[in-house]
Amino acid sequence: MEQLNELELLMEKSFWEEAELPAELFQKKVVASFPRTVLSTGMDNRYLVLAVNTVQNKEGNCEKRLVITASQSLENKELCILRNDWCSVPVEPGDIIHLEGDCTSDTWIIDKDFGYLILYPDMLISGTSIASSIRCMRRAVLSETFRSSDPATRQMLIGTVLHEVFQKAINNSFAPEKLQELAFQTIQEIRHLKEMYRLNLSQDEIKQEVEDYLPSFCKWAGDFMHKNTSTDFPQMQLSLAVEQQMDCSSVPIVMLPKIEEETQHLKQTHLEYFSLWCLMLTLESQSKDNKKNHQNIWLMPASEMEKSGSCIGNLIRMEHVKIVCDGQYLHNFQCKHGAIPVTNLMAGDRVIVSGEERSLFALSRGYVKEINMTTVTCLLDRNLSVLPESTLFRLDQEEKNCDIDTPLGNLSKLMENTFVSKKLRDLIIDFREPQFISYLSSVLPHDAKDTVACILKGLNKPQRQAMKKVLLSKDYTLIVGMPGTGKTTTICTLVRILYACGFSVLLTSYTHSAVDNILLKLAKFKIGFLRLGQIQKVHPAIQQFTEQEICRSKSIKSLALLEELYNSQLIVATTCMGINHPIFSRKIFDFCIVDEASQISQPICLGPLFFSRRFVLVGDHQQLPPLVLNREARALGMSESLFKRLEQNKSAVVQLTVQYRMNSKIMSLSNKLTYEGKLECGSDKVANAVINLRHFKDVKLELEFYADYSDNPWLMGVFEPNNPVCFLNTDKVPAPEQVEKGGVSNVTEAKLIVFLTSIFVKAGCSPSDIGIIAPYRQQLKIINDLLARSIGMVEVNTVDKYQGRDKSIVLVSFVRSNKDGTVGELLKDWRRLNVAITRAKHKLILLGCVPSLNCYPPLEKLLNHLNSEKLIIDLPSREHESLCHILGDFQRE
DNA sequence: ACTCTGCTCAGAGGA
Repeated sequence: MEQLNELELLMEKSFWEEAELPAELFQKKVVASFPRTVLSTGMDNRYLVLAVNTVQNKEGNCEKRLVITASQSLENKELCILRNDWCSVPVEPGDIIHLEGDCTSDTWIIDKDFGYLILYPDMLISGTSIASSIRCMRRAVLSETFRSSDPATRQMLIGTVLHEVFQKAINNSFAPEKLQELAFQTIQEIRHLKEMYRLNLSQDEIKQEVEDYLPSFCKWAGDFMHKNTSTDFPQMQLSLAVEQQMDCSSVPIVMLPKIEEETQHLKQTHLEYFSLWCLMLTLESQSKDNKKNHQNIWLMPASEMEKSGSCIGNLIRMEHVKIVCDGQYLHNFQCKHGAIPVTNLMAGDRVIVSGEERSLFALSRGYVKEINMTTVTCLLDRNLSVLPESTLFRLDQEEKNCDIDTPLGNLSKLMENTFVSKKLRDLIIDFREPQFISYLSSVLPHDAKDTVACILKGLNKPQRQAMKKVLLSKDYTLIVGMPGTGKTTTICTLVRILYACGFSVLLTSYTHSAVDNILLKLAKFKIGFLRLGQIQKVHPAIQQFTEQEICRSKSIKSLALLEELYNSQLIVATTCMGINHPIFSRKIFDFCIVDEASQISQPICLGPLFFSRRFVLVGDHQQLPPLVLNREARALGMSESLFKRLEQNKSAVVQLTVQYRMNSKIMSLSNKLTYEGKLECGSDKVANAVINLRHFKDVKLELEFYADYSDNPWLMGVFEPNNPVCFLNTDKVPAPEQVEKGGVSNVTEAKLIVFLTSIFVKAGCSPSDIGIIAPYRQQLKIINDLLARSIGMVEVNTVDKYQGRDKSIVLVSFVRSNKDGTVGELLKDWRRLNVAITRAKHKLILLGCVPSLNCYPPLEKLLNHLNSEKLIIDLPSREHESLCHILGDFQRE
C-alpha cells in the first residue's frame, strides 16, 4: 500500500514535469529507436520508460525511479526502483527495457541482491565490442562501423587455430599425441589454408608455431581439469584503464596532429567524397534497418511467424546427420504434422535453427540446401544429433544483413595512401581524363593476332570498337549496352580476346545470375575459370567451377594445392560483393570487367577495382539506377552509379547501338523516348520479325463470332501480328486503381491483361514466350492469382526485375488511374519506362489510363509519340465485363 | 507511397 502511494506521488510529480517536455519529441525517439517493439508483460516483457527520477531514499542513498508501462496505450503504469549500483544505468524516458525479478503491487525493485534490468533488450552487440569500449568508446564504435579496417595477421591466425584445437581437445583429450593430431587436422582445413594464402605464410611455419603451444595445453589440462579446484585458481588482478568520457562529440585536441598526419595525402575533394558517402550509406542503412524485425525470432512463437512465410516450426530431425566436413552438417527436417507449410524459404537462404523451446534458442545456423513439400534439407554449422530425437525445431530465415560494411570498407580503402587508391581517387573523385595508348600492336602479342582477328570477325562495328578501346585503355573503358545489343555476348567475346592475349581477368557483376550468364557462354570456348561465391547461389551448370566443388573433388588439404588452383586460372568470376576472398590479397588482375555497372552503387562498384590495373564498366545509365530507399540519401545523389559518374568522360565511352531484340516498330519507341535515334536493328530479319501464331486463324474466327473481331479496332490492334505496338486506353472502361497498404493495384487492368494473355496462348503462343510487366508488386499478385486459374508458366514480374531480359510478347499494365491527379514515384523515372518498353521482341501491348498517365512527364512524351503514330486505341466502356463472357464462352467449348 | 541484391560470425592478437 505504501508502494502504491509512492507510485501515485511519483507519477503526479514526474508527469507534470514530463508534460513540459514536447510530447512529440518523446514520441519521435520511441518511433525512431524502437520502431517495431511490441510492449508486453510476462516472460518476454518489454517496458517503455516514461519518466526517470533520481531521488534520495530514507537511508540517504541514491535511487532511480522509473515510471514504466507495458501497454501500448501508455496507460497501466508501473514503478521500477533501481538501487545500489543499478542506479548508474543510463536509462532515459523513451527507452525500452526488459525486467527480471519480482513485481509486487505494480512495483519492481532491482537491487544488488535481486533482479535485473536490461536496457535495449532487442539490440545485439558482440562481446568484443563491449569489451573494447571499456578502453575507448570511440574505437569500439569505429571498429564496428569500419569492420574491414582491422587487417588479418599471423598472430590472429595462430590464435584462431589454437582456440579451435583447444575446443576440440575439450571434447576429446589433452594427451600430447591427440593434441598433435588435432592440430594437424585443423591446419588442413580449407578456411585456414585460405588464411595462410592471404598472409603468404607456409603451412609448415604455422604447424611449427602451433605445436610450440601444445605443451602448455597439456599443462593447463593437468592443472585444471578433473580436479576440484574451485579454491585453487590463481587470483586474477583486474586493472582497467578507462578513457574519460568526453562532454562533446568532437575529437580531442591531442588527436589533431595524428589525424593531420594520417590524412595529409588526401585532398579536400577526397574528404568531401568520403563524408558524403558515409552520410548517404548511414541514412540508407537506417531505412533498411527499420524494415527489419529481428527480435521476432525470439519474441514470436513459430506458429505466429509462419504466417509471414519466413519461418517453419514443428520440425523434427529425420535420418542421420551427414557430416560433410568439420563445421558442415547436413540435416533433414520434416514437419511433425505432415507437409511443409507455405513458405518463402528457398534453397540457398540463410537460416537460424532454434528449438521450439525457448531455452534452445539459436542452436545453429546455415543454409537451406533443398526444400520440397515434405522435407527441408539444411547444411548447418553444428551437429544437432546430440539433442534428443523428439526435439522440436524451428527454422527462421536469417534477417538479411543490410550490408553497410562492404561499401564503408571500400570507401575507407579508397582513402588509403597506396598507389591503387591514389589512382582510383584521381579517376573517380577528381575526374582525371582516362588515358589510352595509340597502337594495338604494342598490346597484342604477335602469336595472338590471328586468334583475335578471327574472334573480331563475328562482331558488328560498335562491338569491334569496344574491343579495341578496351585493349588500348590504360585506365578504364565504359561500354554502354543499349537494350538488346548483346551485352553478355560482348563481354564473353571481350574475355576471349583478353584471354587469347594472355591477360588475367577479374569478371564481376551485381547479381549471381548475370555472372553465370556470361560464364555459361564462356564455358563453350574451353576457357578455364574459377567461380567464387556460395555454391548454392551458382547456376548448376557452373557449380563444378566453384572453389568449394574443386576443393572437394581434388580433396585439397595442402596450401601448395590451393595455391596451384589460385594461380592456374586466368579468369576469376564473382559478384562485386564477393571480394573478401583471400585470393584478392595476393593477385592483381590486368583487367576487371563489371557487368550491370549502371545498377551498382559507387562504393560497392569500387570493391573489385582495387584488384586490377584497368577496368571496364558495362551498363546503360538510361536504364534503372541503383535502388535507394532513403529519400534524403536519394536527394543527396546516392543513386548515381560509378558508370553514370564517369560517363561524362566521353573519350572512355563506346556505345553498342546495334540491337538484335526488338523489331523496328518496337525499337522506335525507345529511340524517340531515350536514345535519339541511335538504336538500330542488327539485320532486316530483326527489323521485320513479327509474332507467329499457329492457331491465329481459328481464334480470329471465334472472336469474329463472339465479338465482331473485324468491327473492333482494338482487338485487331492487339492481335494482328503486323501491329507490333498498341496502347490500350482504359479511360472509358473505366479501370480505377486501388491504393492499399500493400501497394497500388488495378483489378480491371489485371482482368484485361489476363484475357489478352489467354487469347495469345489459345492462338498458339507458348506461355513462356509471354511476359507480363507492371510497376507494382501488388498488381503482379492480382494478375498471378487470376492467371493461376487458367494459364501458368507466364512470367509476371516488375519492371525492375525484367531489366536485362526479354520476351516475344510483352504486356505492360501501368496501373495508375485516378481522377485526383495523385502521382506515384515509380513512373516518374523515365529509365523505368525505358526498360518497360524495350523488353518485347515482336509484340508490345501497353495498357493504362491515358489522362492519368499524362501527369507523368516521361509517359506524356511516350503517349504523344504513340498518338501521332495512331497507336492509341480507346477501349469501349465496360469492355472487361463483356470480355469475361467471351472468355467464359471460349472455355466452355 | 512501395522498386532491389548482395553478405558468415565473433573474436583471433596487440596496444
